[in-house]
Amino acid sequence: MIRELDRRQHAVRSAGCALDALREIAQRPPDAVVLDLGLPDLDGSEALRMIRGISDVPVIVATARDDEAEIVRLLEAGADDYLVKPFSGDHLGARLDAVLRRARSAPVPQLLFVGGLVVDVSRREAGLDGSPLSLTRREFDLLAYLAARADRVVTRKELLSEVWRQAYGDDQTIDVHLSWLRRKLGESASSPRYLHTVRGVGVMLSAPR
Amino acid sequence: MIRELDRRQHAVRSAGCALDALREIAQRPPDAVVLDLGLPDLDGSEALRMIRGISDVPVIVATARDDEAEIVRLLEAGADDYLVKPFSGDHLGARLDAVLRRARSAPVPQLLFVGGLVVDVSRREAGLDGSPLSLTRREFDLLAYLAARADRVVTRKELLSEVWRQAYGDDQTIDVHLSWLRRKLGESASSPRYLHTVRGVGVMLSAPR
DNA sequence: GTCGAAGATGATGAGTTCGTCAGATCGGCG
DNA sequence: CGCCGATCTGACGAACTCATCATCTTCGAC
Repeated sequence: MIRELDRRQHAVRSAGCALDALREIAQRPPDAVVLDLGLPDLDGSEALRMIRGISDVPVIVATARDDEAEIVRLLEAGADDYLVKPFSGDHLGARLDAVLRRARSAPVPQLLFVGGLVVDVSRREAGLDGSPLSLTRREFDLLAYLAARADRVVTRKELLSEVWRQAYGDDQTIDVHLSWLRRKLGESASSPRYLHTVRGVGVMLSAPR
Repeated sequence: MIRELDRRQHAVRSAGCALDALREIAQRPPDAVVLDLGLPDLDGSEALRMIRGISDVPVIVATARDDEAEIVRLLEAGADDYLVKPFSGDHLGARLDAVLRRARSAPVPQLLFVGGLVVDVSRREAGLDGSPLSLTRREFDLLAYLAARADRVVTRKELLSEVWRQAYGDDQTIDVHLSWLRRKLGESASSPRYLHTVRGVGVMLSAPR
């Protein structure tokens, strides 16, 4: 088993009991942990919880079959994957590679700030002055596009092509959605705070002064 | 004007005509371009089009007032911002800063690949074997979540909390959406290609072999 | 094979979303 | 001041989305 991992260029350390492992993880964080259930001193979920308490390191749990409930419990407690014993080193290696690949490509949260506005592009959530905004798909897309170009005038044609993704189309539609967005931002065209009309050119999102 | 930019730590180069500028942009790409309309040799949109032909450099257009139509045309031709003459160095500096800030934080397209599946997280578009999939919000979120964890079993509880964002809730709901997703992926539970049921544990998205 | 639990899927109806229309307003110009 | 085009916004109906219900199928233990 360990030989297979060596072959895959992994340096391997092992610990005989959970407490040794925890100390090791805390002091010299590994890239991943393979947690064999049935340790002498702690039960699996206990050990996992303690690992999660000190580290976000990927954990693969090795378990005996007929343990469905236990597997589910561990996955929900934060395990990254599991293997049913007995398993081959090949198998373990493949799972490790997958887990490490995922760990490396951790999602980068993309946040946009404009004054008191926060737009979380990845979660598709937006907030104003700390309280969440309930936006429809179009409204969110519109706001996100404008927020990404804060302080820059955006034309209706540009919105139509970039947000609506269509070359043809009616500017009126945009006007309506702008109006709806304004309402949710707690403002109106006559007294704008964020969403400013630039007559003859387009609209611009900018922080209130 | 140039003094103001110096003060802001910008190195400034200038060119008297469009062709000089183009040569300069091609040979030593600047961080941003300020394009003054009314050049001796080319009209503004012509010059902008040529710049865009060789570079994605941010361009700020300097224009005379009463030029609404021209401004719109230039923005749509790819200008990043505009300034109406006469303008202060302060103004120009602020716009430059904004444009450069945007250029630095260019959106990173986040694509997930699983076999013939492509999930574009930022655009919320997905495709299978080259043709686009028409997914609802939930379906997309579900697929994106699974694709980000390809080859790993995901429990219903995890989906409920991470995709549906609720702690309570009915597993049945997930089953229904999984079924809908399968249909759009052109498969069924009895002959899965991507979306595999792991009885008693959850589901797993993985490339067909 | 039988049985119970887990999972799959068709149907349904409430709620949401969105493009269009129509009338009201606004801004600039003479 | 009066006009005109640009913009705003309320109303509406068609289409879409989704949780729930009901029924059927599959799986695995015995």
